[in-house]
Amino acid sequence: MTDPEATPARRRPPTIHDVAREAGISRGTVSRVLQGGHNVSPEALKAVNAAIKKTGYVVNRHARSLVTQRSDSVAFLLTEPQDRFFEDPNFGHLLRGCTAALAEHDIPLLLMIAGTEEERRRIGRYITSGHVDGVLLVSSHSGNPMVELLQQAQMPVVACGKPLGHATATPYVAADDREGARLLVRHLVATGRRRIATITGPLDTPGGVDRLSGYREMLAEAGLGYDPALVVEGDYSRAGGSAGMERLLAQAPDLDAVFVASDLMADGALAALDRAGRSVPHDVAVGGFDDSTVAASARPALTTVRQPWERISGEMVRVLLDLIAGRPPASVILPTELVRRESA
Amino acid sequence: MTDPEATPARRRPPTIHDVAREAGISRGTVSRVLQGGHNVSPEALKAVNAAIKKTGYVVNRHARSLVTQRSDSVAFLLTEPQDRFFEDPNFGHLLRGCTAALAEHDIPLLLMIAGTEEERRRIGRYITSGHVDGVLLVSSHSGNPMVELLQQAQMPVVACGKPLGHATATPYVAADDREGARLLVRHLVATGRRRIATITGPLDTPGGVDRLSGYREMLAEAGLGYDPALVVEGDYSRAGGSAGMERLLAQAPDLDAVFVASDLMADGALAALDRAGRSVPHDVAVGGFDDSTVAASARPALTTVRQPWERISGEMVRVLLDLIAGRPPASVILPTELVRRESA
DNA sequence: CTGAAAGCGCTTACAG
DNA sequence: CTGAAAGCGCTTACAG
Repeated sequence: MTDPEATPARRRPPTIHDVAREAGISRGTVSRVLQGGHNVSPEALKAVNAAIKKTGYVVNRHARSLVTQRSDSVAFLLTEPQDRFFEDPNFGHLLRGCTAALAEHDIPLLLMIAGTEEERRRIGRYITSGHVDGVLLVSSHSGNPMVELLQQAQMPVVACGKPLGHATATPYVAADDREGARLLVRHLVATGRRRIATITGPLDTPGGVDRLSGYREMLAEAGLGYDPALVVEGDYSRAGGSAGMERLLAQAPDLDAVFVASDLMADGALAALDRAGRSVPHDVAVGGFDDSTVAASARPALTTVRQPWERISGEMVRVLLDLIAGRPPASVILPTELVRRESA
Repeated sequence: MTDPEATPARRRPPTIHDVAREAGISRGTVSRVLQGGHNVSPEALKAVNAAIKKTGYVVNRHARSLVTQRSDSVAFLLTEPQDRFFEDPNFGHLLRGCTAALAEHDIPLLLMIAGTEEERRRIGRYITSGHVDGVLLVSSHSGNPMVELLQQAQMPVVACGKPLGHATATPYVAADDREGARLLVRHLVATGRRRIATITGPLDTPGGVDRLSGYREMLAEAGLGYDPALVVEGDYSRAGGSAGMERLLAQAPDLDAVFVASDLMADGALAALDRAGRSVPHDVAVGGFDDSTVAASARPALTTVRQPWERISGEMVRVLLDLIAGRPPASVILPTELVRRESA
């Protein structure tokens, strides 16, 4: 692709050889210093460090990877329907968190978005042929074809959220969805609500399933019966939240609260409630999930359940690096927290 | 980092050598096929392609990069204040578009987020030492320290939006902000509005500056005077839109329209208008900018100016690849389009 | 603790 | 059109 004639002459960066010469020492020893300085005399170490600084040396990762057979890079693989990615601030948090956590280990993040079949194929080939050491998988929907592929290739993988419907377990990191839902619904009950509805997430995602169980459990514990008319399935989008709320209002006009499985949907529900002339929280209390940026800016501001995105992304990276290093897999569940604002 | 004892034995992928043996031909010829098949006999080409398929060969990019001195990868560098990144769907579109456009060239995208000084330093070192061939820069605020660094290192760079305040020009791709603003304001004028306010973007961003000029120009052309009380500066956030609208309402209670420089801010403005008891579009018409996902879901749905994100990202990639290939730089301005919905 | 040397998997003049 | 060979910049046993 490069046309050597036209390319501006960028000077070649210094190599380990330049450093060795500068330090008056062999290249092997320079490399040893780079690897952590074991088995290197203090004087040699000093000389090398000085030479590195003087020459401005930075390791050539391609050369290193070629011999170590490691890429020292990680893929962030997104297989969600793309529109959610644009709308949902959670993805931004996750991406930001993972990038930052990886940066601390000097590991670049390769972003891969598998929307089409063609993309899936290409990405599969790329990942399984050793170009990355592991993958951070963001795809909560069950039946994802990539998961199997990655497993077969024995790729280190950690998922965000428990992957559903896969026999062999992929390690994952997730907030405690069920407990979070219980927290929110308990709050609704405690503030006197009795006809508590819910707009769930998609029921082929763990957030959809587990938040619904938390809701049902807490209702049962509170001695409130389970009424199917109070439950509709959403899709995590704002529009889906609006539509879900309208359906609920039609099915169960006497509802006095809704637990909505995401803030974005809750924001949509707020709009629907507003159009229906129901005041929040007076007529109906609304609870969300995520504590994303929309929660604070919604009118009224949303009472919600906080997902600890920073910790989630940090743990994802930690678990993945462990896996890459050959340590045994682990999944981690992080606690959530009720955030009280105005809507409930 | 890797502990060889514990790592599951992943089989080494086939190399060019395996392909050569399988095809009964030298490694040099295999490589030539990989480079496009020039100077290769039809039979050799066939044999190699068959051998590649049979062995499942995929090129080792590290080895290739080591000799070509190209990384065949590109950085997507974000230097915006991070909160905007989470909230603003535009970033998602841009990221998605760039990833897809690069994927067609088999070029992975490295995501880098320069929030802190420390991150900037690390990223600067990483980028300028040849680990990427070029950078897609997303940072509209002026006075960005990374820009200079990249220029000094002679890194191919293309910015999203015209970089402000840099002597030497960085090629960029942007929507026609001024014309877009004119389109929207003309529409407001045409529908009979006379006291047209604006909430601008930050005035150290091109979108802030240029959309404001478009607004002023069109007002002048319509013979409506310029009234400073009708102008407030925003920050592209939803909360900023709300606050801006409140200020406007206080400064100029008789306003009958607002042109808001982003959909997200417009959504915030809508909320403020609602709280103030002004109906939209009856009492005040509201126009946004972006045509992002919030525009369609806002209540009422926003009349806005469409930014062609798909084209923007496609052009950014095209221009960057041209630059990398040593072709001369170019900046491109893409037309915008008025999208009429309910708010104006 | 250190140096010399092999080798990671490719590309690319260079001969032929 | 093709093969043999050098070399990209590193790491890592292997001797010493």
